[in-house]
Amino acid sequence: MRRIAESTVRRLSIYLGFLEEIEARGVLTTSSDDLARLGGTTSAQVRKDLSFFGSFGKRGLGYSVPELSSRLREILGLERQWKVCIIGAGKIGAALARYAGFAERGFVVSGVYDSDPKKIGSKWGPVTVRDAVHLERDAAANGYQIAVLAVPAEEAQRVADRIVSAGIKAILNFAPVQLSLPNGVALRTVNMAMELEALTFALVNRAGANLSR
Amino acid sequence: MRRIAESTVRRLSIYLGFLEEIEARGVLTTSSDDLARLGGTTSAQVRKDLSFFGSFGKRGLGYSVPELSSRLREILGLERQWKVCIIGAGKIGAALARYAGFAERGFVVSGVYDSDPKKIGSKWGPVTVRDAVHLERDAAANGYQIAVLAVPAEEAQRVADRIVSAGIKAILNFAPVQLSLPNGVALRTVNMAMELEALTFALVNRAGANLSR
DNA sequence: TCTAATTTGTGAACAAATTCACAAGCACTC
DNA sequence: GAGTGCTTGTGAATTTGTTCACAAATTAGA
Repeated sequence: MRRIAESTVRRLSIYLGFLEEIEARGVLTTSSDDLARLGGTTSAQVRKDLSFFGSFGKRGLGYSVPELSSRLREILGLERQWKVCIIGAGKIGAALARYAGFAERGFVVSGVYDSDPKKIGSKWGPVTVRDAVHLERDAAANGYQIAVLAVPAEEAQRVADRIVSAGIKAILNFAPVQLSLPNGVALRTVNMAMELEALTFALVNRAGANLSR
Repeated sequence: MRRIAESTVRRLSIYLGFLEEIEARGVLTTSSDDLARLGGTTSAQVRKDLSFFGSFGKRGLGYSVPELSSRLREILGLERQWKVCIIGAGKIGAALARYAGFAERGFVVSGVYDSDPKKIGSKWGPVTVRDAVHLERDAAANGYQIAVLAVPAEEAQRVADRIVSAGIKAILNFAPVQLSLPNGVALRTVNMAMELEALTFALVNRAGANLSR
């Protein structure tokens, strides 16, 4: 399969969000034009994005909402459950662990780790915060597929290395550092400072343009 | 000035991060090659990125670390303080409000709002959570320049409209919705679901490539 | 002062992503 | 079953972003 652009994947997520919304309202068909309007892009872009994966619509008619949303879930890998562990039981970890939209999409938080003795043992909903020394052993036993890295910047690379050697192949990183990982491990970094700097850049330089993605 | 690509702005943030790090360690000069290695890009990319804003280096020598970091701070609009208000006093709001890196970079959280009576009045460090009905009046009085939107998805668009009509020109949105804003208001959206979906897509489809940005 | 070793800045070549534009397919009507 | 009105799917054109490659600066050493 041809390499899919990151921007395409991002848009697929957006389309799926709308499809689920209108599906819940009972809408049965939609068009590339609808999806474009709601997602802030163009209808040609929507069709091109979808065309990388097949042809899901009917000419003259549009797309079946249940079918397209199911296909998108499949493409994005959401037809199954994913076991997530959170490393770093601070505020960000807490916000994520109790984020409902998480479970809705099939992400099951099945482990939380920290190395602070004050936090170890506390209950977070159904899971108990465990000592980070158990990470490797638990990863093997529980089969975590995604690790959320929410530790201080100084520890991030060291913990990331442990995550990788524990065999986990996807990391969502909240530490404000550029992690270096071996090929074959998927990484996404969410960096608040960077987001704010994009805003201040916009405020200062192009006093204006809407720089939504 | 020519329109600057979003990817360029993102990389400038990354370069600045490294410059501040090595500046703190007393390093005085660096090269496009150093910055590239640390930032996971190429030296040509670094030089091209910088070239949009001027020429800051010396041929044969490289860049002065203090000078370049100062120029980047200027370009990114970090040479001044920014007044930030947080709307939604939940976990995400809390995590942001006490994030130290925030203040370091000149972002001053000077207001927190919620509409839940149980939260209104509680102290968050130096600020007190206020009733969201006061947002517009306070925005005029305090001059907030950036709003962090951390409310549930259902309320996000409505609150965003109020932020805009209060005259705030930049929004950092954590609600998992595609906001529609008038031109001239800068928007960045951080969407956990989307990040996770990019990871699951990578796990399912190209079992492997490192999709770090 | 000349030569060698660096490293920047940038036009030109290349690659990637987006938009255009239109043929092809489908539903509905007459 | 021919005509009309829509909407998809997709090559081609265009635009945007990245990489190449090299002249121009600069330092250091002889």
